[in-house]
Amino acid sequence: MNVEGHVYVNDNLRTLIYEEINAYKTNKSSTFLPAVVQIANVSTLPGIVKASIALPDVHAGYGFAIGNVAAFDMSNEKAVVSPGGVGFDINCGVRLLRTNLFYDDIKNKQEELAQLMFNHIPVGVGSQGVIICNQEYLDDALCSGMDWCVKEGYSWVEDKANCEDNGRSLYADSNCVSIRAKKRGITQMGTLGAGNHYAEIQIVDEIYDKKSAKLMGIEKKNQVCVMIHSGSRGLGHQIATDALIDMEKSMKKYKINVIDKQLACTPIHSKEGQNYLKAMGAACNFAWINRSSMTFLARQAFSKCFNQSPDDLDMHVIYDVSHNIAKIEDHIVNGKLKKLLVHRKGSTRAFPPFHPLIPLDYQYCGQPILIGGTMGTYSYVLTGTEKAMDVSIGSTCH
DNA sequence: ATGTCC
Repeated sequence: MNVEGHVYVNDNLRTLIYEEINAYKTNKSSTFLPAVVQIANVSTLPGIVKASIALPDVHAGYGFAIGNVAAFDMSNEKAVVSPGGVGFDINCGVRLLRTNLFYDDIKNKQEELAQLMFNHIPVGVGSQGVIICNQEYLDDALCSGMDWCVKEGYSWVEDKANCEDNGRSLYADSNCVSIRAKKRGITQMGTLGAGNHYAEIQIVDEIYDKKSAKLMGIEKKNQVCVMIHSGSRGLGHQIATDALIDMEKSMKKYKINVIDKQLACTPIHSKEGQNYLKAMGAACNFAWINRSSMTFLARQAFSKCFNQSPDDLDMHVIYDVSHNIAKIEDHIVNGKLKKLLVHRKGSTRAFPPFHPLIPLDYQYCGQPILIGGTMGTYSYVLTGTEKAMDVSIGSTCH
């Protein structure tokens, strides 16, 4: 190990991760190594600084554990970037919209509202979108992120201000995205996907910080919000797949040995590393466009249900934050300001998600301020695997 | 997570 592994868990979670290790000892045919072993393996990668960090949602994933945060020193020419540290669903993230409605306003219209959401937002594996997009449009979109959405009239200008990186990756270059990835993405703009992805109508259950809540337009309990959890669909998946194949080759070229084949990586400053970051940036832009497109569709659904404009319903974006991304950031490491490539895979992050003066170990912990410990109380859930009318009570965690 | 294998 080049650095320590830091694991943030409570007693219950610690029991779970020990159980995972014991289960692996009796059955080693599992696709993934136990999460704690993955945390340790990541600590052996070239150029890692400070620690391989596991946040409370830690569980086994491809190469890196989900919940793993790992930062690499940009001034170290051997420091690496690894697609496994970002994940297959590049820039998967959550977005919260507010409304000026309260539970009493929707309690007799819940089925109608859920059905309207379901009718507007395509869901499921292989689902295709209604947002008009051709090849030329797609290249522009992949380079421009939410600026493209504003230009096309899908986003409000102010949406960008409440979105991580203003909804636009500086690394994006559509020339680094394969034809195949573009082909998969071109029909999927404004689609939810499957698995743990959802578009959910939520009721504010408790306000923990009145001042912050007021700033975000949340005034009192029972206010109606919409949360959208989705990512870069087939486009991001293909970019990750392409990069893993490319890096398997580049590891021979740069003579990099890794402890686990799933930790395929390449020097950040290599041609292959730069190509991945540019393609990853394009996938990030696609995911922001995707969530923005579904914001557009959710606004339409609400507008139809209540016969008011989305503006009259005050349907602003409160925040949009990624949990599958690698970014170049300035951080203080052992008292010195350093430029780092930070891999974040999984983990709900605090809002605002990043501040250079907050130690690396702490700034990724915590839930969004408004939501507290759970992410939905009386919510209608729309996912690719659930029916439109399923009601989720309690926490919907990702 | 994913046209759940090109």
